[in-house]
Order: sequence, then structure tokens, then C-alpha cells
Amino acid sequence: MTTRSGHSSALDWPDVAALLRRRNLRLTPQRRAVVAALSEFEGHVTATQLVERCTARDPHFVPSTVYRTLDLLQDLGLITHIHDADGHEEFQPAQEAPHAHLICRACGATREISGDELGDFVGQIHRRHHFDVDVSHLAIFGRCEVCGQS
Amino acid sequence: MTTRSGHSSALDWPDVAALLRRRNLRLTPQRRAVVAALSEFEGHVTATQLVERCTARDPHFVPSTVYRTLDLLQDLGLITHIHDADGHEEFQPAQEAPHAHLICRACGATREISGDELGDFVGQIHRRHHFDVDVSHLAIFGRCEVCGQS
DNA sequence: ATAGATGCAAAACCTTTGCAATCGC
DNA sequence: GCGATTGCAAAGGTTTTGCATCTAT
Repeated sequence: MTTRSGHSSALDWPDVAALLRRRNLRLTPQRRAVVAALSEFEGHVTATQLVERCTARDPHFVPSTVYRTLDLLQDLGLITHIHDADGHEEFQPAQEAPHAHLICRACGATREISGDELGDFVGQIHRRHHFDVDVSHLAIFGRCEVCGQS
Repeated sequence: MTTRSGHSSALDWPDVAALLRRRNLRLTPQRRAVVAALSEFEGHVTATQLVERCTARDPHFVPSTVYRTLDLLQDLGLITHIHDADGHEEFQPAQEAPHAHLICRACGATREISGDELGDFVGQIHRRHHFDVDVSHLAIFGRCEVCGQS
């Protein structure tokens, strides 16, 4: 559940290479670029954001490569995705501690809350509905403190 | 919070006409058709589903009319939408009792849970994060009873 | 009559796909 | 060298938009 190396928030670099090799897949400059961009945003990134950043750095970079790489990284279990307020995919490193998101409908601000905080909630849903909540994919919409009054 | 007329699940027909009139907007056959389709599906409908049904009945019906009508109905506060597992919008009558959705990642089954059940959860989030949870838009992903074991 | 709605067609947007050329292993 | 991967270009699907025409009121 925890990463072996020191830093935890970004993608674990060595693991990517290892997992690729194990599957006879290749570590190309483009894949490096996507992983790099992914860890720069450190948190929740849109495919579009990744495309922008990658093409900004290398004009030859094409969107399809980003999408294919994201699919691959998901297959490898290195990233996951949730859907933001507009229904667009947001990607994030999979090895982050489980957490959910509070998303303000008014200003769009997002805030993380730890999975632990949701323990009671998860337990209750399981007890009453026999349903295992996937906390990492929980997007909770509403109004934040700032926008609450207006 | 409750509807005045008897049946509760479908869109409240008279209200639509009243709200439209109040804004000097018009009750066209197309809008009737969208509302009708909306209440037939009774629950969560995709824009695409509505487009299909409406065009099936009237070949002249165009998608843009459905989208424009859905926007309008949301403005009027008659419907709301959430995002399904694929990030696509699903519309539903707004006057339904507040409820959230349990969505199984494995089989796609959705199940409603009443807003009341989430009272503690909502309260806790509010207390700790000063965030007002919009229960009706809460999509809870995970694994249902059936798929949980596999 | 007149403001509001529709139909149509085009565009915008994001994502996927087929295929030849390329490049990591 | 072989097979995976890329770039390109085209297609896909959904949603939006402008505008002339039409219609509910």
C-alpha cells in the first residue's frame, strides 16, 4: 500500500520502467514526458492539461500519444481517474493515500479530505447496502465556506 | 420541498406551464415531448437517450432542441443532473426527495439511497470543512453486493 | 404582431482509430 | 531486426452556435 522509495506524492519513477520492462513495453521519450507532466501537476490533472503541456514542450507531440499513455498507465495501475464537476476525467497517481474530494459548485475549488475521515460513512453504507465504497473516486459536490453565504 | 399534486416521481406537469408563462416562455410541442420523455424514463436519463426517443417519434426533432430544453428545465429548477461512471450527464427531476447514488464499477448497477441516510455524513463534513454537501449530486462509486466477491 | 423557438447546418470539442514510418530493446 | 510506438490524419460522438424561418401567445 505504501511506496518503497522516499517521496510519496509523485509517480514512482523506477516503478514505471520496471513495469514496462516486465511487459515488454518500451520507455519512450514521450512516455517520460507524460509521466513528468503528470507529476508536475501533482494532484488532479485533465488529459487536456497534459496535452497542452506536452505539446508546448515538443510541437511534434500529438494528443493521441497522451491518451494512449494514460490508458497504459491506468492498465499498469499507476494512475486512476475521477470525474470533475463537468464530467471530465481527472487523473491522479494511484499510490496516493485514499482521499475524496470536496468540489464547490460555485467557484470550482476542490479540496481533499482524507479517506480516514470517511470511515464511518463507508462502514454505514457497507452495513446497510452491502456496498463497498471506492473512496478515491468519491467526488462530493456542494458549496464551500466562501461561497456558502452568497 | 414536497410536490403539491399526488404523484411524486415524475415531473410536475402543471408547474412547467406555470413557470414558463411566468417568464414569458412558450410551451411548445417539442418541450412537451422532452418533458414527456423525461418522465417516462423516470429516474436518470442521458441526453442521448432523450435525443433518441424524441427523434424516434418525430424525425424532424433535432438534438439541439433537446439540449436547449434541458438547459431551460435546469434554469427553471425542474431538473438537475449528475455524472455517471463515464462522466456523462444524467438528468433527473429535481423535486424528487434528495438522494444519492451507489454505482457499481463492475456491473454498472445503480441504486438510490435516501438523503436522510447521509445526515451524519453531511453534518460531519460541514463541521470539519465548512462545506455544504449537495446530496442529490453525490455519486458514490464502488462495488455492489453481487460484484463484491469476484 | 412579435418575441421566442425551432430546424438546419456547421463548428467546436474531446477522444479514438488505422496505418505507414520510426525507434527502443 | 523485430515488434512496440509514434505521428499524422481522419473519423467518431456529443454538445454548441448562428441564422433564417416559423409559431405560440
